[in-house]
Amino acid sequence: MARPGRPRSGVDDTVFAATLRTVHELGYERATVDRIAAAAGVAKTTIYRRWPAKGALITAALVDAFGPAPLDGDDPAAMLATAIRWIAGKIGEPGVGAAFAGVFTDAVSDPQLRDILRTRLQDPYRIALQEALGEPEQRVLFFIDVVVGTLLHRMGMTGEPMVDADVDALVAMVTRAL
Amino acid sequence: MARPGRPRSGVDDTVFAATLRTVHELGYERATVDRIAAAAGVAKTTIYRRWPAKGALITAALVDAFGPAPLDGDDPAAMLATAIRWIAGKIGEPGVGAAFAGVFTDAVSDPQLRDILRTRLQDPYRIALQEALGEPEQRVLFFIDVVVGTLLHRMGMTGEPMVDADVDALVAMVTRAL
DNA sequence: CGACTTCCGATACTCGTCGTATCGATACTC
DNA sequence: GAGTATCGATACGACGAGTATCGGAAGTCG
Repeated sequence: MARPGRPRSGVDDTVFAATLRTVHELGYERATVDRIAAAAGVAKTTIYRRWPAKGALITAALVDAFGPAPLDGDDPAAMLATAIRWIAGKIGEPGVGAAFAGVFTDAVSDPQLRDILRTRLQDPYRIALQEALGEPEQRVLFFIDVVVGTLLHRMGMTGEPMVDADVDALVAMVTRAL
Repeated sequence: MARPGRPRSGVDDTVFAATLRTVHELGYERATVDRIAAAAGVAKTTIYRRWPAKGALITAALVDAFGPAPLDGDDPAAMLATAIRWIAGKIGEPGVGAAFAGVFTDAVSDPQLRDILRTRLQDPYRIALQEALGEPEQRVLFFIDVVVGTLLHRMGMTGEPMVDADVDALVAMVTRAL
């Protein structure tokens, strides 16, 4: 059943943690693959054997960090509010926001990375939101643009996550448009 | 009155045009300073003599491309709507959106570039909006986060500017929150 | 006109990073 | 034991940002 050859060592989680920690401590630009590998106690070749490029590694670390979205709430508005506060909190976690903004920036001029980002990170939440809210794809995509775009813009312009008061304003604004 | 020595040739506009054209044709990542210089018919040293870094050049080209914001309208809501449609149109112009998203991304992990971006590009519009709308700084900054963040997120995720229908939705959502 | 100053274009260079290639060693299957 | 796939280490190629240098060009001032 198991394929022949030496099995892969289970260092994925270690590499993910080292990725976010390195981005948090040094910033996205200084978080080179060499440094991430060193922080994880792993050879650089091991990383490139598992992820084809740096952007894919960051995206995988983000997917792992986000996990499934909590789509709780009695009515659609409450559910959307919960989701917005959840993603705002995640983006505020150390390294997550910087990594997200960095990989997003890289994706702008890299169609391949853009596909990875859309498929692996955005699409699962988009589909779940479509079903949970009963809204068409185009409308859910618009909400995602507003929420994630706003949070990342704040992060990019100030280097700090959005404060709670502004997250409240964002929740109020988006839920009222529902 | 005039300083001694050879005067600077007036190639700033040529370089700005070449910058946006190169970004539009090749994308932000492939728009190297060498290529921009070649497209402008100028030596790379000439560019670095006028702008200290690539990000500063892109920002200057954006400031030149945007120009002053039209803050017309009878009431604050109409004025804000005009401003949103204006910035959406500008970001949709060839090269502008990609350059904006690119320099924004670079700014996330580059505090120096972040300062340039805030001071040269965001602050003039922020101050003008504060006076025109009569709203406090924090609130105007929130609106800028929402509008620009949303437009850039759409641009980054799809590679295409936001369609008019969604811009309308953005205008409705933001003006209602005013 | 001639000394001086500043800009231009061309070229070469340093440095850092991504991603690839190579190789001996290791861990597992059959 | 033969075969296979991974590991760590190291070296390497490619490429772009930014710097240094230099001869020449275009001005100003005496």
